[in-house]
Amino acid sequence: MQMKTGVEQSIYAMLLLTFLPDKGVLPGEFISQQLGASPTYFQKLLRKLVHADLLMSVPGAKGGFRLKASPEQIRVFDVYEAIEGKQSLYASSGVFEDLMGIQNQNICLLSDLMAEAEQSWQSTLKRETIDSIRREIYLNCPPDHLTKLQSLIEEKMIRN
Amino acid sequence: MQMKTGVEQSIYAMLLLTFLPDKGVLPGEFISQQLGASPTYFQKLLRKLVHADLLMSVPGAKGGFRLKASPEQIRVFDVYEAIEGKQSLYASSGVFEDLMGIQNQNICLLSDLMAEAEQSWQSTLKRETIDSIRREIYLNCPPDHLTKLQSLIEEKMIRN
DNA sequence: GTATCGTGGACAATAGTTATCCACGTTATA
DNA sequence: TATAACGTGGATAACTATTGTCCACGATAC
Repeated sequence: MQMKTGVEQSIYAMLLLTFLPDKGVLPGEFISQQLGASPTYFQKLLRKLVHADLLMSVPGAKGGFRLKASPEQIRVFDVYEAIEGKQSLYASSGVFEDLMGIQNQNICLLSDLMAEAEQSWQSTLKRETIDSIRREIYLNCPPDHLTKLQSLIEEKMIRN
Repeated sequence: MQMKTGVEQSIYAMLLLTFLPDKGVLPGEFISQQLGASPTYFQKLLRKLVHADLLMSVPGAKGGFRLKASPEQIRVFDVYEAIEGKQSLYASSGVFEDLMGIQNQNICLLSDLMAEAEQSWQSTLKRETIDSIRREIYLNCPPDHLTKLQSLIEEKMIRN
C-alpha cells in the first residue's frame, strides 16, 4: 500500500498558501503549476480540502483559494484525512472470526492490533501542523529562494 | 489507502499452521479453502511467505506448507512486510524540495514526519507475534470449536 | 455582456491488486 | 516406470482504485 500522491501535493499546497497575505487568494491553476500537478485533477483535491473546511474558495473572476484556518490550527493529519478519507487502513473480513466461532463476540484478534497501529500512525500526523512545517522551511531554506517565491506569489495572487 | 487483503489472509494462514503438529504439512489448497480465498492467488501469497523465510514448503505428493520458525519468533510485522513489500507508505516526490531550493540538503520537511509515523505504525506490528495472537485465540474461542478445527486439520494434514 | 474563476458530474486513462491458467520440477505410491 | 498430487514461476486477464480530462454551470469582476 502507498499513500496517495494527492496527500503530499495537498500538504504542499497548504504550505504554499501560508505565504499568502491576508485577504489574498491564489487560483487553483497557479498552485497546481507550482507543484507540477495535473491542473484538472488538482482542482478535485482542492475541493476536498474545501469540503474539509481547510480551505476557503472564492468563485468568480479574481477568485481562488486561501487557508480557512490559521496554519497553527491545521494538522498534517487533517489534510491526510481530507484526501484519503476516514476509512481505516485495515478492515476485518470476518472470515477467521467465522472459522473460530467468535463472530459476534467482542474479540478482535487482529482488529485491535491494527487499530492500535493506525492510532500510532495518526497521532504522529496529528502532532505536527502546517505551521510547524512552515517554520522549518523558514529556518532551512536559502533566504533568496524564499523571497523569490514570496514575490512570485504576491505577483500572481489576487487581492479582494 | 488500504492494506492488502492478502496481509490479513496470510496472518490467518500462519495462525492456522500453528495448529499443525511437528513434521506435519498442509496443502495450499486446503488453507485457502478454510480462509475463503481464491486458491490460485493464495498460492502466490504462500510463495511470498516462503521467500520471506516464514514458511517451509514441501514439494511433491504429500507436499504442503508448514511454519519455518516457531510462532514466538514470527512477528505480525514480518508477515505484513512479506506481503506488502519493503516500500514505505510515503515517498517524497521532490517537487517541493525543488521549489524551495533544498534539493540535496538533508532537510526533509515531510519525509521525516512521515517516516516517524510509519515507524510508529510498524513498531506496533512488531510488538505482537503469531504466538501472542494464537494465545488469545486459545483463551477466547469456544473450546468445542477449537477441538473441531484441530481435528479437521489433523485429518487433512500430511505427515512426512 | 464577457472573461475568469470555482463546482460538480460524467467519463477515460493508468496503475495496482486480485485472480486464472499452464508448463514444469519434485516426490510418494502403485 | 508410470501416474497422481503437490509446489513453482511466468504469462496473462479481470477487477478495482487512483489519477487525469472534459464540459456545462453558477458566481463575480470589469
